[in-house]
Amino acid sequence: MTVVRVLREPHKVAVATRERVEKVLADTGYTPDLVARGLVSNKSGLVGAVVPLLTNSLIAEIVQGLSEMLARDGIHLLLGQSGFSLAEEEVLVRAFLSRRIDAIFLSGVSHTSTTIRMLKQAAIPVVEGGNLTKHPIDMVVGYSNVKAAREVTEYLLAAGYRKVGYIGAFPTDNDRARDRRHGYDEAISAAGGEPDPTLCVETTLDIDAGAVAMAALLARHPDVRAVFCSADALAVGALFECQRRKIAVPERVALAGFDDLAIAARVVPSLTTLRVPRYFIGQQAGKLILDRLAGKAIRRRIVDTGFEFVRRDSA
Amino acid sequence: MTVVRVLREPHKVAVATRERVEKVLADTGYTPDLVARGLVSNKSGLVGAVVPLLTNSLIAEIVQGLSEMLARDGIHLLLGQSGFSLAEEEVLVRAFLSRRIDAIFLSGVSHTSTTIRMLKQAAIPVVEGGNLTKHPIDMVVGYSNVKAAREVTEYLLAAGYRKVGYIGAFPTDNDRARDRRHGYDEAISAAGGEPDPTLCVETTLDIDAGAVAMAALLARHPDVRAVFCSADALAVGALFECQRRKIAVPERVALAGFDDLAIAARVVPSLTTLRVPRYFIGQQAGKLILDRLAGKAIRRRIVDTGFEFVRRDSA
DNA sequence: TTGAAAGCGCTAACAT
DNA sequence: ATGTTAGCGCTTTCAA
Repeated sequence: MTVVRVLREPHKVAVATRERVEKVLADTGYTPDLVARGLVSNKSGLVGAVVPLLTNSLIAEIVQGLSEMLARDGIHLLLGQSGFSLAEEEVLVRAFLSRRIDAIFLSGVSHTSTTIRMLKQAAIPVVEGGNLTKHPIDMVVGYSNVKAAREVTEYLLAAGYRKVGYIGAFPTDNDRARDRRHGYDEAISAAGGEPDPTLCVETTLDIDAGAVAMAALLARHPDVRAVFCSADALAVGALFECQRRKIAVPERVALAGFDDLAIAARVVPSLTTLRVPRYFIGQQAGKLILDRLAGKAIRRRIVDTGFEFVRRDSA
Repeated sequence: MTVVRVLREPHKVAVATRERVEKVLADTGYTPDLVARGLVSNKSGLVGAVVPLLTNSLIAEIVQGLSEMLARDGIHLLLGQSGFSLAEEEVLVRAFLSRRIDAIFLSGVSHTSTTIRMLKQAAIPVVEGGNLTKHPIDMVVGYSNVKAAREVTEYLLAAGYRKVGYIGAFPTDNDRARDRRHGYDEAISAAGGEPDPTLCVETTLDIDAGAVAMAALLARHPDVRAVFCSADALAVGALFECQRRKIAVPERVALAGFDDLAIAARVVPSLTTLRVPRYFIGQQAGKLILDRLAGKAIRRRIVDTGFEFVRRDSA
């Protein structure tokens, strides 16, 4: 107990005793054991984060914001990658709960029923991020992917492009991709059109896939006038494919992206896209978690960060 | 103990008892407490990783490889961002040791003496990654940044470009950036030249900074014939700056990058650069850690993954 | 000002 | 086949 006091309430220990203890601590290189402390306090000081893939700068920025915010209170991040699989997410959530995490961040708003049940039973703060839902497990920070995609598509239609195609990520186990596709379909329908599946290509999420998808789309519909790409990586790939084929952008085909990655403003022509407050989402998620762990009341459990349409040269 | 047996050695428990226990476990939603288990076994099943910044696709890929490899053995990743500060790295290492991590991955090979002392005393497997050193704390997986940068610069010199400039990241607390600069200087000297500091610009690590640096370099040396950018992000920024100024690449100024990011092959002209096995470094680091934790003997504590010069159109 | 006792959830070793 | 005991390193409470 004297050692504990030296570490936590040094003023309550006689100076001579304190110095003796401090010397021993320094000599032995003592480090307090947070595992044991956690066993007693029933708090681990750990927050879990389950994300699809770290090598997606969108996700990396969210994790960065989250990690930096949590670091302020000495809380550390347990990171798991689900690889866009809800089953894998469930495995990670179960394991993290066994590690007695104090709170958890999940990417997206669709999860297995078991994941949801486990988290509700654990009764820890849960923040879902990157999308919105009316019925979060606990809290959610994000923006409406449906509305955002709809806004981009509506812009393309309003700009007079008749035949507007779609290139997006596979929607399986990925609610953001699914919702963006819905937003596109909604905009087409609202304009009195009929969503045409052959105008839509769904693929993996990288530059090359965007190029291949663009080639496929052009093969099927040589007269396509504009393409909404539901991720900048895909849009950049599509743009490069057009450049290789000497297809003028936006004169012959207009392109719009989604995410506003750093590269979007830099390609030529610069990419019309949708800006998402990635870092801010991570920060806010971290703040909600910290507030909740500090016992503060949370006013809003659903935080809509909004988004911003960015008109540039490609459309 | 009966409950423990049901969970770990079910065959040793009578069927009736087992079923009764299993029912209660299911009803109560029992989850084993890995914290308490860790206290007994003196193993946390946690590996720490301290990296400068997650929003650097190089680092994100290393972490991805590491995390995926560790996941195979049910080991989880504790992630900390040092923001290119060795002091912050030290803080994180101390905190992670308090959490009784079983092993640790550090980005780079330069660390504070306290960091090194703490890790040696902790006597856990330590893998440094992304660079090489003759004297790792324990193990190291990477490639020689000096040699790699030297090779790129030598290529530029051999291609006949006389005045070769340099744009790189700030070398403070960043041994990779420092070594790349050394490699550049070495190549210049070896060719009988005198490294000229005014031909070198050191800056932050993003596309915009690359553009600004290129502008500064052109202002100082309008006749610069080639520029080695020690990161693709900087090279891409420099390239865009040239495009804005209608400076032909590589005819008027040749550019070479470093990292071979996805974008490097895609810009026009495609970027001559140096490919680094990022994902592989993470994987190998994870493998070394797993082998070591499994008590296997490690043959080589210094793993040189090598690198690959990629000649494209920009130089 | 200092110390002793009990207990967090688990596991290894030893009964019954 | 099932149960008991002790102890991992810490903190809370109570005692000296």
